[in-house]
Amino acid sequence: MSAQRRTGLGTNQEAVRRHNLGTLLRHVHAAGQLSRAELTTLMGLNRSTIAGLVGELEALGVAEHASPSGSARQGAGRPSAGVRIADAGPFVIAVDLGVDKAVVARVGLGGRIHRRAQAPVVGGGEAWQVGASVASLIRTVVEDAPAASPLVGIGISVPGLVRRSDGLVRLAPNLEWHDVSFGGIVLAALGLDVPVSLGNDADLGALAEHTRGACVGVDDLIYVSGNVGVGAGVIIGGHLLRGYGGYAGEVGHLRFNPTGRPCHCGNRGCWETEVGAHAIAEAIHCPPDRVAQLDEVLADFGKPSPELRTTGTALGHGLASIVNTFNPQTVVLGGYFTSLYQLVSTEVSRGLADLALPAPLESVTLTLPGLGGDSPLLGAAEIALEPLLVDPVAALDAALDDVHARVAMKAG
Amino acid sequence: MSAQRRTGLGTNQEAVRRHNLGTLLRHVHAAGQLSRAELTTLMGLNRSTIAGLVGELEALGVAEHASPSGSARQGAGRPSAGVRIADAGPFVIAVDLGVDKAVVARVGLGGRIHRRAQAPVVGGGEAWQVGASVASLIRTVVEDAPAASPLVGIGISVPGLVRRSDGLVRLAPNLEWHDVSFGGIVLAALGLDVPVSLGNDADLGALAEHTRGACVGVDDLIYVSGNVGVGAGVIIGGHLLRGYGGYAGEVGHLRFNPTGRPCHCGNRGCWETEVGAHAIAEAIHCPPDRVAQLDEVLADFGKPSPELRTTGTALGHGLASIVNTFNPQTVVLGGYFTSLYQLVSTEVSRGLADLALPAPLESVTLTLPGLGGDSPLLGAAEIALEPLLVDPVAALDAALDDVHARVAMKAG
DNA sequence: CGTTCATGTTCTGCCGCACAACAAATTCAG
DNA sequence: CTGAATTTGTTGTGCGGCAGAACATGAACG
Repeated sequence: MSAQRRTGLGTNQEAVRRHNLGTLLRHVHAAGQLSRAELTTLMGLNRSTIAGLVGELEALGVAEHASPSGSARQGAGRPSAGVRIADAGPFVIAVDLGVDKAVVARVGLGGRIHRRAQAPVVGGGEAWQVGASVASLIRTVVEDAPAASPLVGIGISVPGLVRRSDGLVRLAPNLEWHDVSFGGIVLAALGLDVPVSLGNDADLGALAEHTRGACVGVDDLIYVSGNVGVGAGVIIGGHLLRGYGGYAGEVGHLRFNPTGRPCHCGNRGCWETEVGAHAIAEAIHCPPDRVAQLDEVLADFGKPSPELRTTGTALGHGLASIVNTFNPQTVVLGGYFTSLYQLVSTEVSRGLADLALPAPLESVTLTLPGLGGDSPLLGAAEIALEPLLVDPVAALDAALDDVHARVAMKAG
Repeated sequence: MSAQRRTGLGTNQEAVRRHNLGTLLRHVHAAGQLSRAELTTLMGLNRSTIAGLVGELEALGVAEHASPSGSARQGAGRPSAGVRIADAGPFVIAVDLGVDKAVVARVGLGGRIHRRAQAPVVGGGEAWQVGASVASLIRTVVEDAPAASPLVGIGISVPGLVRRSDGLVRLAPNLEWHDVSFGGIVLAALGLDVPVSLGNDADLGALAEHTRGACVGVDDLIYVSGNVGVGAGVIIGGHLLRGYGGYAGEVGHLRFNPTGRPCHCGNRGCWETEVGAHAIAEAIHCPPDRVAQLDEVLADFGKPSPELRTTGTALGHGLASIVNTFNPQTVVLGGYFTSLYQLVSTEVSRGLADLALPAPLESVTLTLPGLGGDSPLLGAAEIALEPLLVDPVAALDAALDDVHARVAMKAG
């Protein structure tokens, strides 16, 4: 799920080729289109080497030739040929299990959403029902995929704790799931066997914002997600912070006010009891059946009430602890925090400035997601695409080639 | 300061050699002695390649041949020759600026302390005075270094905020330093020009415990250091978490009790106001002039008082927030927390269990530093040695060769 | 004491990148 | 409009580094 890190392993030369091929594809994936000249400077390799790598990616059907882009350098000299993601290249399925709906998309390299579909999800629904619904959505989005395009994998964003070792959903409060192997359920419902990766929604939101959202080029960021609970995805040094079990970033249960209200986790005064969906809903007298759509409710909100201002301050105060702990360059406010911040940004900023230490405060910026509500969805696509960016040849070997036929067969 | 991470750069073959040479040395550095056979399996390279790499390291004077160690595999087959750190190889100077004293050591590869010296440091002392004192200690420990041994660099552990980009000490509360370029001061006092790396004491403690302390093989750990303030060094995924500016891990100012006592940072009820040295000193009626030696005072403490038990619970409660946030495998209690934990471990564990979420709690272990009070010192050695483990040839080229003569000359 | 087994050593071959020389495509100066 | 300058793509050559095979070495085992 996170980018590959150096282990204690040595590097042999076939690893060099794999790495360079993957890195080149990662650059094109991130930028959309690049000239070969830009690639030589980015990667520090010789022109001729780049030519060889590009040729191999084109032969694999992953990249394709593009006319020199106008945006590149203008001046004397032969214009450099462009490289871009192939139109009918490999793709992944991205799934975003939201609070009240599931969104499924067919996503190609470059983060391009080719087709999307969604269906409502009832809270407390059985996992196999949700799995069947997701499988049906997957069939829909796969329907019109180019025949030659292989399926590389499925990425799923889950609002809950996902075990890192095997992707088991340990706990998803909104869905009332405990220890659900949702990846296996979806595969079974599809009748396919492809690589499935699962991740926490905030983690994936952070990943997407880092790759192609508001934080491109920012290597230390935190995506704080207000969903029903509160969680954070942390990218530090360009790498997703996952923790030993994969549960890092559970900031919703930071100790906030020991004399505060009881939290469903059994303690008292967790941050979530002040800035969680239920707390906000109460503060703005939102009807209980609309809590799942709190972001929309807040977006339609007029003038912020004093209660909402207090919530904004509490948000800022909690962010201060996070900023002191992680010293990020950017904090992205996702989920319903996006709408909340637009209403009470002054209070949030002031709350942050009140409690944060000067050193980490001076360099931090609060922003909104560059991808809107699609961050977790595109993050799910990213983790599914990751093998392709580590070793394109191996990932394509493992990919499913005749998806269209297989999925149609099962559906019929 | 952290281990090298893959960038977007491509890999050319001279980089391969550098990396493999460095990785081999890193393995020997970590294990002390290894057989070539173990190295082939560890690094996944061919016998013949390992032979070449080992030969080059021996030619560099960094490694040397050792008889087959008895601890390795026993059975049929030719015994594999050992590789160990050269006796008169390169070394670094490690400096640990403590609360009341400065410790300086000459440390070789493998973390071996060849010689150490220390001197008292007065709180609020001018930086140049401390620098002169440290320089004098450095002369002492360099005195009897082998003539052929080059000096690779100096690593300094500072109890405060160190800016990542240039090692500037932004703030060291105990020393009352603001924006002090301590590395430059020491170099000037020495009259030498060698690479200097500075780091926060908790960060370096974490690094040392990870490499050769209680957390060998543990890639997700937190070293919580009770000094005068409270800080944490965080290693996640095997990499030190530093944050954008380098100030990550300032857990002393986590919001703990908003109605608590005022903290020197300007807020109220920071965690440090409950588990900081001054709070504990008050709880155990420790005279103010002994606060700097709080760890010794606690070590000599008999039966824990109720106040101390309360402090233990507060420590556990704060650790819960940290565990929820980072999901570490191990939490190391350094500084005076070592003695405190030995007194009130029950309360600490219970406090942690009270507030931590089940998922991160189930896999976490509290331990004491495997290196005792030397963790920050050895961590300082690690960051100074790091260049050698990334690219041995380049680091030795940049190293100072006739240290003995140069230092003696300046001292005379 | 010979066999077996794992490892060190040496030599050869292959793979992948760098480099040089040349060709191509565009800008710029006159 | 034309030629020089500039930058890049292309092709062929060379080198560095690792893998693998064949042989040598040294210890345990029967």
